[in-house]
Amino acid sequence: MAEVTRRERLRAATELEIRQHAHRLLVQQGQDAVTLRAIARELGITAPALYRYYGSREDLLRRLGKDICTDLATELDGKLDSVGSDDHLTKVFTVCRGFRQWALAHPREFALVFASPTGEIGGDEQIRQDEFGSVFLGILGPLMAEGASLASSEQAPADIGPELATNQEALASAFSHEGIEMPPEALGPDAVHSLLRWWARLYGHVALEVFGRFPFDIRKADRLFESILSELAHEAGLGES
Amino acid sequence: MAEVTRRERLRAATELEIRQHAHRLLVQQGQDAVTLRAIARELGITAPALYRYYGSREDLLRRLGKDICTDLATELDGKLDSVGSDDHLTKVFTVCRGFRQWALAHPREFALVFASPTGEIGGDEQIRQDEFGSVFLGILGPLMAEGASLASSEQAPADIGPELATNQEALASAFSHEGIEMPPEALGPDAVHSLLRWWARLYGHVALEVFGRFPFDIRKADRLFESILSELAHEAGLGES
DNA sequence: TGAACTAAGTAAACGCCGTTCACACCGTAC
DNA sequence: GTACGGTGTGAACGGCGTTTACTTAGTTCA
Repeated sequence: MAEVTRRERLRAATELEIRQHAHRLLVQQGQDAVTLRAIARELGITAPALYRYYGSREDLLRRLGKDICTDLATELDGKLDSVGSDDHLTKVFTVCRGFRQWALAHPREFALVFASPTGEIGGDEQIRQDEFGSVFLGILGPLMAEGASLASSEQAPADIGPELATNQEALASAFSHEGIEMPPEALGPDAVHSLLRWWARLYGHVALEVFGRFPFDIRKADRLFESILSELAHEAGLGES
Repeated sequence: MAEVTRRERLRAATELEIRQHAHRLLVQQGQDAVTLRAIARELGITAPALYRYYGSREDLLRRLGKDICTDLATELDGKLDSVGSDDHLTKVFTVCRGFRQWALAHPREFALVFASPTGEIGGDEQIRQDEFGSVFLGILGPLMAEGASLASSEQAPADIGPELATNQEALASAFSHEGIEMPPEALGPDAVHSLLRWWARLYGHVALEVFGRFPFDIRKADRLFESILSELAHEAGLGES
């Protein structure tokens, strides 16, 4: 009956507990406080025991990042459901606002996942979507598939076409790798261009706001953020909401 | 004659050497390799001696960040001189391209200065322009003062006016704190809005590119970056270069 | 010139850290 | 019941930031 043995249950429970304590340490005291010894201390075991679960501290942090991404994606999906609108623009806005809201509420998680210089710089040639833009892709992808109207009006500059065409393949394979079916007609250069623009602006604003790195102290960036959304919508040929 | 004593000369030399070795370690091996002991080792002294120069490792890294910002600002100013054009748009483009180029060539420095979660999150109320947007302000400020035409065409959304008005004061004081004289007419809500937009997009694109965090692998982001510049210029009411 | 003072550097130590290794333990499987 | 493999331990290594007491050497001033 029990396909899972006692040991497997215990192992799963311990692994979960490790990640929970690691996450708590991250939230409460920041990335540097997520030490193997601290986690082990809270679990009532010794540090070397953690090596039965993760190859290194780096490994654990990577896994933690993935978990956080999953949480974020789940939260954004939830908001998308709860808003319950079929309007394309409303959905996109919901995701963008949700992302900003999440980042402001979880600055340390955001820093770990979205601003860690861990990724090797001149890195590998293959697609690197590990624990980052996959969230963006996973949410925006279906939206793009649903309404290819995104980027229907403002077309990408003519001379950028070939450049984006190659990216088009990479994007398609990234989507399929994520298990998302994308109709080819939704992946024209314009769509790719638009997607990149959304992501860069959204990320830029949110990162600057979370890190308090605007050139001066912005008291409330809500308005600025909304104006950015309006701009994007306008440029994408979607009516103002 | 020698107002500076022998000790002062030695001290200054040692301090310089410390920063040089720290910088080298950062460039070659990353932030984590910038340890007090490693620096001391290379200097042929012991680690505690460094405490005669810096209060802590954190202090040293902060100072290093400031140095890097100075270098960056100098480099951008140099490019601005060497391009030798009076065209406003050309100057702005030069700065933006220079910033991207610098970031790609100095990823570790970029990460230290522009993507370190060091800044306390919910931080202090005062202006925080420490070692970050000051570069942007310092370069773009004079450009804004010179040609208030920036943001002359595309006006900020009407409802964002009051919001930006308060930022206007903060921006003015930030400029004066940087020793930059800004004519008040160059600091209207539109200008502030435009400045923030430039900074957020520039930062967003560059950070994503440096960290390789676009949702998929962008082979050459040159074209995309240029299209972003074109967009910004277009929106700011400046003709294409 | 020589004595008082000050700043730079040292050695030792404390308490962290990640990681490795030999070893004990116990659930599992034959 | 015995052999095996996964789980946790304890000790240890080397490295880290930082503190403290101490030596050494440059400066200052009578």
